[in-house]
Amino acid sequence: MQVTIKDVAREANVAPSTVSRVIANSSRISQKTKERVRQAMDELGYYPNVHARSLANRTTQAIGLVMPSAATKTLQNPFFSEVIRGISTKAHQNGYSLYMTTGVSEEEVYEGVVSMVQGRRVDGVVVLYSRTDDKVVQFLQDSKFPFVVVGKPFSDSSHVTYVDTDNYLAGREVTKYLHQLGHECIAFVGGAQDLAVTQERVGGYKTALMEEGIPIQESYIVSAPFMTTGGAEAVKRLMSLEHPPTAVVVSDDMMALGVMSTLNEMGIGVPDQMAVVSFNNLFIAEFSSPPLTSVEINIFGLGFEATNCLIEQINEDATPYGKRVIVPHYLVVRQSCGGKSEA
Amino acid sequence: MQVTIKDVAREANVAPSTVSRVIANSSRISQKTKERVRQAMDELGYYPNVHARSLANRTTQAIGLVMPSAATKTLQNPFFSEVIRGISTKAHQNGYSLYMTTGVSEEEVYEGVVSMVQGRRVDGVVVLYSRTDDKVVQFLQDSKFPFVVVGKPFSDSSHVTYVDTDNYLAGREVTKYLHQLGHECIAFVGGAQDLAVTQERVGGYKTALMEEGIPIQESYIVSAPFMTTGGAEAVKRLMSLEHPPTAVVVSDDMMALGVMSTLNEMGIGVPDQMAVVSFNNLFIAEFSSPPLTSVEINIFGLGFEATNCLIEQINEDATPYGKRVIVPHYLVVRQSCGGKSEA
DNA sequence: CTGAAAGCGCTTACAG
DNA sequence: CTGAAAGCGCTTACAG
Repeated sequence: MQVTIKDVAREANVAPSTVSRVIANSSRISQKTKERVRQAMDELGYYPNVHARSLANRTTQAIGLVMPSAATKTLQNPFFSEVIRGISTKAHQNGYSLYMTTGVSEEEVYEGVVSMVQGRRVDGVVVLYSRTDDKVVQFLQDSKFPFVVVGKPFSDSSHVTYVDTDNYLAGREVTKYLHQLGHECIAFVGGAQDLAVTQERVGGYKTALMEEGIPIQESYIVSAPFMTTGGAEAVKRLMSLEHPPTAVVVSDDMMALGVMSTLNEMGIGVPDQMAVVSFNNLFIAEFSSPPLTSVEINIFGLGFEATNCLIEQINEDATPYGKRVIVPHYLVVRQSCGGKSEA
Repeated sequence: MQVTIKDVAREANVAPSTVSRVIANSSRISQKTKERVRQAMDELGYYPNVHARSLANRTTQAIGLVMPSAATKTLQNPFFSEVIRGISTKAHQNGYSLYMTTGVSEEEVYEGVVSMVQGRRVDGVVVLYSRTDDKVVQFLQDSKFPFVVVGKPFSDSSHVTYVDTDNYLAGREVTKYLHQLGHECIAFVGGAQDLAVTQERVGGYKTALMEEGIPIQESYIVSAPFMTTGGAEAVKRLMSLEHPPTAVVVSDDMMALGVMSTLNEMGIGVPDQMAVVSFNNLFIAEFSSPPLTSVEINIFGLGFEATNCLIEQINEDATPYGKRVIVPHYLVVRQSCGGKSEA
């Protein structure tokens, strides 16, 4: 049924090993033979069986993607489509295909990664999130398996290769931007607190306040799950304070949508009564009302670079030494902070 | 290096074939032996090599996902994260893992599918879009390979298994809904015209108009790429008509965002001066200003059901007979059409 | 209930 | 430059 290397060999009058070498485009095969074999492959419609190949040469040409568990609704964030697009592009350029974990719970995801790695299904793994106490990263590290994290890992980050935005810097810049616009009462709405992004961005926010001589008020710092609903809750809490803020740094465009929609319901105008700045510059940032001022972090680039590092790591046999790549960011000014509204 | 079935066999004092049977949980192995073998597997940290297994038993326990080519920005639509979540959930329940195509151009995607199928990388394929003149579906059909389409396929759809929303009906209902609210001048803004969804939804729209005795005006029907920017263009065209519409059916929440943002810029209020209804009920529908009235199509369910059908198809050896599953939809009323605003 | 042996479709030293 | 042979780690009739 399946056309095998033997069939091609017979058709082309060579040994199977020769066909194999033609597939690998070995320089030790004459041009004529190559042509003859290739013609036979075309005629017969030959495609190599990937499993036979993987089994024999102990490589899979596949990359595993570790998504956050589907239980947390994090996955709904368009962030992921976009990183995957970056990963996919680079992977395709280098002839790698993509494997995804399918677990719903955290435990299932972990099990998926283990069997992916131990079962030799992939040559390397990219982890699409970064969280405290994550078993997956620990496991990958212990197995000495090639992997890269998108986001800044916690444990032992000096030995882990990762690709990230300088979220600390971005948080700082954005806060200073609001201060420059004249705001003194600046709040911070962050996502899940065990995520690295959240911690970095809030860290930058605090530093900026200190540098500007504004006291840090813990009641101004609220956190909520990463999605839009979280944003809504957060706002209500902030607006019920004795001295509500006049500006808010929101850790993610999705949450910012929730924030603005809640403000809208409460009759609080953006940017006039409340300035909003956020991160990621998802495509929806452009189409919210008012359009969001947001930090462009080049999500595609994060995925692309991560894959680049991973492939490097796969190709060197050396133990991964913990490379870090920082993808540049910049602020895209739209209307949600006021200021120059015709950006 | 890798722990193999032989190591386990030695440790447990049985033959490799017995270990293999324990893995498959064959009823022909005694309970005692099973326990002994399982203990040996645990001790040694054994995980089966997926490629050896696939090669020997000609099954992969993997499902291939065909995404639209990354070139069209369609992928940015959160629709995809959500179908994948559905697919992933069902796949995981049945012990399947997920493979993704990585092509950027249409041609690359096609090549990816071919080698996925011919290289026996997956047991079946789910196609995540439906378009006229699609080589992929044609190929899958010709190869008699198990596959399912999300969306209504064109060619020979009687022999293709697919899972879809009744987009025709939904388009009709939504148009009638606007008419009931008192609108007579109702426009339609659709996505790419070669997509099945677009055609079905506009078909329902036209039928509704006819049934309500409203003449169909071709100038009221505009189409644009699926993304938000497309929505903006469409609006400008509509509003420059001599008799601009008072209501618009938009084929997708993303586009609706673009539509509303453009209306906002033009100083046209939603819903007072223009009613907007759309489809898919993405999470952002809830957080736009005003919140969108949209048709909930249960995207997760589409993915889940598609995978269900696919697995059925893989397990029966019979030639696929072209099953169709329609996932129910319903209108979620929010503020963008006026009416009961406290829904 | 268990084992020995052949085979899945490749690759890769080893020879020549 | 090419071939014969062993091997990758499993599964599965076939025997017993």
